[in-house]
Amino acid sequence: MPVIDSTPVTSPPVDVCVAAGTEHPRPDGQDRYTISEVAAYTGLSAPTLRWYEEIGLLPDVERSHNGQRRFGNRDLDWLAFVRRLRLTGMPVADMVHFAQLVKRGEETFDERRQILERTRREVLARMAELQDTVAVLDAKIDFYAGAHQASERA
Amino acid sequence: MPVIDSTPVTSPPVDVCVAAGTEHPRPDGQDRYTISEVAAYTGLSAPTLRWYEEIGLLPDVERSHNGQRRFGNRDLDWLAFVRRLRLTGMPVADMVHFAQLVKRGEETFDERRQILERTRREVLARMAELQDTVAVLDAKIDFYAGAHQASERA
DNA sequence: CGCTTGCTTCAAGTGCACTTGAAGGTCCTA
DNA sequence: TAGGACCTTCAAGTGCACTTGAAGCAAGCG
Repeated sequence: MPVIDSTPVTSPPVDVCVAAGTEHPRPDGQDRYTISEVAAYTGLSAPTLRWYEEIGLLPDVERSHNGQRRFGNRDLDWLAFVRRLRLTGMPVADMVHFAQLVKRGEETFDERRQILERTRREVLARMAELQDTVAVLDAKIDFYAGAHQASERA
Repeated sequence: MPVIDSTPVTSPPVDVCVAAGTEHPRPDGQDRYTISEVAAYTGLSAPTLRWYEEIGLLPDVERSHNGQRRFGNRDLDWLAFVRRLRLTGMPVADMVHFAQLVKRGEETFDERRQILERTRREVLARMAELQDTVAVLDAKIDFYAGAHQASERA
């Protein structure tokens, strides 16, 4: 059976910007990964990947002739993005909403942009808080280190 | 009944560096807050404060003559620090461990320092990831904004 | 042929961080 | 003295993000 490319390349502009950046284990065209391969590559567990698909966070996963999932590079890119969103603290439900917008196509570009802009603001706010926290930690670390040295000198 | 200062000021060096920084609703000496006052001030719910005390994350809260909690500025400072640690993603169990170290006094300075240094490293790593995420978000936002303008121009 | 490996679905369970409910005590005001 | 506001404890419930278990299918190997 020939290898089938899940992305017809010149299809509707689903989300071109997802396909940016990182390298893939296999080049486009040979990118048909089993669930355990994707689990190993992404660090997510196989049940989690199934669950992501079930709730609509990872839609349209291909299947092999006998019903097994075959993930593509597009899925890996999407999962990498999902991982980033998860790190920002975005709830899974919101990511599902975003995934649905992506599925609906170009008409949702505006809402998607708004969501990402809001997320961006939240991330920056979070980074500022973390920066402050680093300052607090530094102060405490200095205190403990100083006290330790003092008691050593005593 | 006279106001009782819960911190005898010249007592053992429990954690001097906790008392740093921010201002308090009431000055030391008049700092006896009810649970709802602390809830309003910290944003934590009253049940959460009780639960924090129960699990040992907020030890040694004073009680009034009839058994009601009376929090002090020391407690507010500690809660502010807990809030920071929570923002770093530290599990509550780890914070409880840290609280126990604080209770044990000076002999745990070294372990406390090590914990905070590790936390510091994790926070910096997290910030770097978030910085990368901002870059990814910017790229996508630009893409959506550009596509939007393009379709408007069409 | 039977065994192992790896996948499948569906349902139930887990861990964390709280939240909510029930029943009751204490103080202040009308 | 009755009501309301605020507190108490203890136990049970909730929401989220998975994780685990049970039962079964399909391909490859000895």
